[in-house]
Amino acid sequence: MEPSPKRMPTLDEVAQRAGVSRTAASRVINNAPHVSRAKREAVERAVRELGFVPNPTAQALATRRVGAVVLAVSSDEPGLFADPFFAEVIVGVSAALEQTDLELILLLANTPRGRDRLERLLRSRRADGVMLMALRGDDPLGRLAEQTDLPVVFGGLPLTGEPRWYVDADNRGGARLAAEHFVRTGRRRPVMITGQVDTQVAVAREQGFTEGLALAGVPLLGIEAGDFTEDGGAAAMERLLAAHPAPDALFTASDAMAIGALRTLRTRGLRVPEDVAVIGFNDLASARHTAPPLTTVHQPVRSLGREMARMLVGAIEGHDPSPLILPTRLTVRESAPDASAGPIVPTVPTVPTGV
Amino acid sequence: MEPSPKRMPTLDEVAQRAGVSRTAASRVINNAPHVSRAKREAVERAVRELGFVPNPTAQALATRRVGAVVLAVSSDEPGLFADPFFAEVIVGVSAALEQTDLELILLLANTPRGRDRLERLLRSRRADGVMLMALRGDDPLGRLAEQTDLPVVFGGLPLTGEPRWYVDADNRGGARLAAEHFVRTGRRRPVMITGQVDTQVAVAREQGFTEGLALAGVPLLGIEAGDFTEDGGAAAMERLLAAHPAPDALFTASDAMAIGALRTLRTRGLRVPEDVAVIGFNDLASARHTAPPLTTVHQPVRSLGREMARMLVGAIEGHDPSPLILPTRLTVRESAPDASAGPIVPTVPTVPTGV
DNA sequence: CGCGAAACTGGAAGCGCTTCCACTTCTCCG
DNA sequence: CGGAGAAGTGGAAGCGCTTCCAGTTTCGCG
Repeated sequence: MEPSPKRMPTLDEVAQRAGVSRTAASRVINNAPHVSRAKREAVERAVRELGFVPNPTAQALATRRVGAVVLAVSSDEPGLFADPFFAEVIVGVSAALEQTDLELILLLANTPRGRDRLERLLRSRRADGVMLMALRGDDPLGRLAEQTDLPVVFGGLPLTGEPRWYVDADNRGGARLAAEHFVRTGRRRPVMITGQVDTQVAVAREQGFTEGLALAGVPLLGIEAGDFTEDGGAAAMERLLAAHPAPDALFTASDAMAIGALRTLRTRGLRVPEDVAVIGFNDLASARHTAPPLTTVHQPVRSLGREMARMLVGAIEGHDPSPLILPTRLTVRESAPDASAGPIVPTVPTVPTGV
Repeated sequence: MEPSPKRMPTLDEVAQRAGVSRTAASRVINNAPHVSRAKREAVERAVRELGFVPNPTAQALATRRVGAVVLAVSSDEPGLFADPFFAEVIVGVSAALEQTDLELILLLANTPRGRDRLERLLRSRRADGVMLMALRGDDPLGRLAEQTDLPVVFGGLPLTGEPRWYVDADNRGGARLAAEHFVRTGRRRPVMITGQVDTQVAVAREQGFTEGLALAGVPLLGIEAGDFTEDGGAAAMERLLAAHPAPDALFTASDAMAIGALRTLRTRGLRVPEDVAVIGFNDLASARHTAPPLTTVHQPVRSLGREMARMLVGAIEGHDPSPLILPTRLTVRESAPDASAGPIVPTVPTVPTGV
C-alpha cells in the first residue's frame, strides 16, 4: 500500500548539488535558454551523478499537459478487439507516438464499466487527447467526446454527423472496386454479407458495392447482415443460400465474415471460385491463409493508426489538421481471380469472360 | 500549444460552494470517514452541480500513486506485435484492470527509441507497476526492470534468472504433449522448427519436445530455427527438407511458423497429415483456418494477460504474489489427427497405428 | 567610455489535491 | 452528571516541477 521505499532525487536536490537555483536547474533539464554555460554543465553533472529523472506527474501538474493520449476502442463485442485489425492500428499509432513524448493509454470499453471509465477519463484531463475507434451507430460517446475540450480524433466515421477530426479508409470506394471486379469477370448474380446496420463501415461498404453494381446495371441478388465475425458470416451465408440458391459472387464487409461464408459454401458443396467468387474486406494476414486464398479489399490499417496519432498530435499542438480518407485497393487472389491473367486455379468454365 | 480554454472546476470551488473546508470536500470525494452526513450531502450536491471530476494528475502527485500500469512489449521484430497473441494478452490484461482504477499504458519497445522510452519510464515513476513481455534472451531491460523499485511482472520467463514475479505458460509440458502425440500416433521420424535460440519459449519448447521423444526412445531427426514468423517457418522447412527428405512429423514452436511450413510442404508435394503430421503452438484463431486445420498446443493466452495484471495489482498493493505457470493442452485437428478417433480426413494409410 | 539591449538569476507563487495535526463537538455509559 | 473516547473540522504544509517577474550582469558599439 505504501508508495515506494527508495525516493527518487528531486530537482531541488539537483539544484543544490549543482549550486544553482531550482529555476536554473529546471531550465537546464528542459533545455530552455537563459542559463550560462557553466551552470548548465554543473546541473548536467549533478543530474548524471544523482541519476535524476524528472517526475512526470509533477511536470504534468505544473504544465497542465499530461503527456499521454488515449486510444479507446468502444464496442459491444467483447472479442472484437482480438481482431488483428486493432493490433495493426496500434502498431501504427505507437510508431507515430514514438516520435513524440506522448504515452499511449489503451482503453477497451466493451463493458458498461469500461464505458464509464472512458467517460470519466474524457472529463478528467487524464490525457491530452483521445483517439476513438469502432463506434457503434450513434454511440453517445461520440457526442460526449466532442463536448469535452480535449481534442478527439475519430478512427472511422460515426454513423451520424461529421466530426472535426477523423481518419477513415475509403470504404465506399473499396467496396465499389469489389463490385467492378465482379462485373468485369462476368459475375451476374452477386450477393453481399454486410455488417451491423448501425455501423458506418457496414453502411459505406454496402453503399459502395450496390453503387458499383448499379453503374453496371447488375442487380444485387440478396443481402444479409453479419456481425463482422466468422460465425456471423457463416450464418448469414446460410440465410443467403436459403433465399437465393445460386449466387455466383459474394462480397462480405470483412474478411472474417468471408472466412465464415467460405466454410458454409464448402459444406454446401459450392466451389470457390468456380461456382461463386468471393471478395472480402481488410486484407490482413488471415486473408492469405484461407482456402482458397481470399481476394479482398485492402485498407492501409497501419497507416490509419499512424495518421490518427499524427492528426491528434497536430490537434494537441493547436493546429487544425484536415480529416483524412485513406485509399483502398483490391488484392486479387484465388477466391475471385482476374479474368485475364490466368490465376493458379485451373480454368474455370462457369466464368464467362468479363464485360 | 496552450493547455485548454475551459477550466475544470477544482476541489476548492466545490468546497466553497458547499460551504465546507477543502479537507472535508476531499474526504467526501474519496469517501473517507469523519464527515458529517449534512456536509457530505452538501458536497455531493456541489460536485453534481459543478460537474466536478478530480484531477488525476494532482491526485497522483499528492498520493504518490499514479493510477496507471504499463504493459511493455519489447522485441526486435517490428511486426511481432501484430501477432494476435498480443491482442489476446491485452484483452486479458484489460479485463483484469477494469476491476481496478488503474489505467493501461501500452509501450511497444521495438526500436532503440522505444527502448529508451521504456527505460526512462521505468525510472521516472510514471506508472505504479510494469508488465514486461517478450524479452529476448538476456535483454538488459530485464535487469533494469528489477533494479527499479517499481513492481515488475514478467510475461514469460527471461532466458536467465528467475524474476520475483512472473506468469508463464507450461511451454515445456505443452511441447512434450506434442511429442507424445506423435509417438502415440506412430510417427517415428519427427523434425522440429524452433524459435530464436535466445528466447526462453523457444528453448523450453525445444526442451519439452526432445524430452518427450527421448522418453519414448524416438530420435529427433532434425531441428532448425525460425523466427516465429510465417516466412521464417517456410524457410526453416526448406532447410529441414534439404537435410532430411522424409520426415513424418513436424513440430513448430509457433502456429505462424507451422503455417509457413505447411506452405513449403505443399509446394514440395508432401501431404499433411498423410506424409507428415504437423503440430504447432499457440492455438489462436488462425490455427483453425489452415489447410488442413492445425493440431496445436493450446495455451491460455487471455488468462495469461489476466493473471499478469492481477499479479501486478497484488504486488502494487504490497502483497507478494507467487509466480504462476498456466497449463497447456493439445488441440487435435486434422494436421495431426488422433490415431484412434477417426478424424474428418479420410483414413490415412501411411500412418500406422500408434504405440 | 557610456548606455540600451540582451542574457542571466533566483525568489516566490502557483498547478489541484491529500493528509497531518491540533482542536472542538458529540456520544455513551458507569 | 462527568469524563473518556470517537467523530467531525479545517488550517496549513506539502507532493515536485514550471514560470512570472523583478532585478543583476554582460556585451556590442557609437
